[in-house]
Amino acid sequence: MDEATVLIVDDEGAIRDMLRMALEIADFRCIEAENIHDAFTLVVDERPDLVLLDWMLPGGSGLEMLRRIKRNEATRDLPVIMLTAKTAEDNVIQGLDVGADDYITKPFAPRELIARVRALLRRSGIGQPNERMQVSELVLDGESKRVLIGDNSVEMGPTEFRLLQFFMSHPERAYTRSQLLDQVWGANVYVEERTVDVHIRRLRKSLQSPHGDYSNLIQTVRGTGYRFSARGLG
Amino acid sequence: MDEATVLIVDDEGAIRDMLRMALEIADFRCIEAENIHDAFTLVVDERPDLVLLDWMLPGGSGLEMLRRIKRNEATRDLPVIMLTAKTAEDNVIQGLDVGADDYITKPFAPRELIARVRALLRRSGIGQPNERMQVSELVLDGESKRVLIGDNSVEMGPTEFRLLQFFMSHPERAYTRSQLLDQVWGANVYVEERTVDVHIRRLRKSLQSPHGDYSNLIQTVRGTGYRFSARGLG
DNA sequence: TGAAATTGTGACAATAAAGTTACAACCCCC
DNA sequence: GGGGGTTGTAACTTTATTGTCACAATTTCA
Repeated sequence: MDEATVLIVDDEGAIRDMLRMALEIADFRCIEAENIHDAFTLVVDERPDLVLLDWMLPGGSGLEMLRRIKRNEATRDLPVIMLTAKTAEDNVIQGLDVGADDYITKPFAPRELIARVRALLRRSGIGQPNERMQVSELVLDGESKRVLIGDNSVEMGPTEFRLLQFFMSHPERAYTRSQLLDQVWGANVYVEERTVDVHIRRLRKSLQSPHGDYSNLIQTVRGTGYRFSARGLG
Repeated sequence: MDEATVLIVDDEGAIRDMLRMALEIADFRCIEAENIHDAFTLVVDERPDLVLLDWMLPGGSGLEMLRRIKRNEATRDLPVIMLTAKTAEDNVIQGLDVGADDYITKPFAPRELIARVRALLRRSGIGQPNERMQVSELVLDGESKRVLIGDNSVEMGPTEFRLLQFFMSHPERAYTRSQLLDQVWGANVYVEERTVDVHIRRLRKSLQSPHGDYSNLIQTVRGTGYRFSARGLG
């Protein structure tokens, strides 16, 4: 299902093993490198979908590797998650500055790692291309970033758009506010969970137009969160 | 509380960690013990759905533990997977003889472990995490957090949902109110036992719809508690 | 049969969760 | 630097859920 390839860059064999194990259970393919040189070769040769990059590496720091990836036109869009040892705030800021897409501090729960990898891949559009999705007369076009009801354009903010896009590509499934924040906002942002409620409200409002009311496609699941379901029609 | 619980019995912390990691990524709940005594206490108190049992243990071998489980009426049906160090044919035969339901030899691929755990749980009639479960026309979908009778959605509160989910994953077995509180409400919650009765009532009420009456799938076991049984049909 | 134990049931207040609104901060573009 | 749109949050309102009780109904067993 997933089958995305993840490049693990870490000099400690034990950590690589652990990462590999966690990722393989979650159905990712893994390739490994223990230094920057090998890592860069693999990035070019194997075209991984995501890189897990340790901060501390022999022969050049992880930061250096990150710079190389983000400086190179061909690899700029490759998502990178930094692994930082302690809660080294400075590192994190520096990393995000250079363009890391997410970071995770060791030690971390494997499930959190998996969640972030999945979220980042999704956010990067891997496996979920900008397709056109449709439920009845409601159309979301990922290319033009527009939503239509019938032939009439529907106005909404970027966040509402991403929220709707996520929902439409994952229908019939209940998500917690926390999951939605991870998937739609991104794993490393801190916003209140109740903020989701407000955006849900805005989205629902947008889905009510003179040409059709699709607001109840988005259903609240009390005690859990929200769900997008085509059953909401009729 | 929708996941199945797995008890890990192994004296090596590193192995326990690895097992826990693998299982948690696959959405199982884990509890651990490093010796037979603790293990047996946990079997009684926490009622795991499956046991991963190392062959070599201090204070009595894994085989001894296995015997105790299979000799005891109350735990006889608890599925057990033995972990054997080498490819010791004798051990395996001996283990299966005493009643182990499956075995796996170290070292093993995490995915194989998960596969066997899933297979065994399925064979034992225990529901998988977020699985879709069905009895006749009654459908509970853990992903969408919805209950359907036929094609019609059934309304119920979150607690009733979890209760039904637990029952459907553990059918044909009577639970005391106390056990239900542990499993459905959570281990460290204090509520009156009679509260269970009220929620049972609410659940039964929800299972009566114009499109089908499934209320007597939930049976009262006088002097004990309640049981979910597909025999309640017809 | 009748008392005791156990379970069913409806009502209720307290609480928790979600809906809604307003607002200040922000961002970008002109 | 100003204006329009967007965003996150707090505060307030509304609604649903929860636990408990009191009492009714049922079962058990002497």
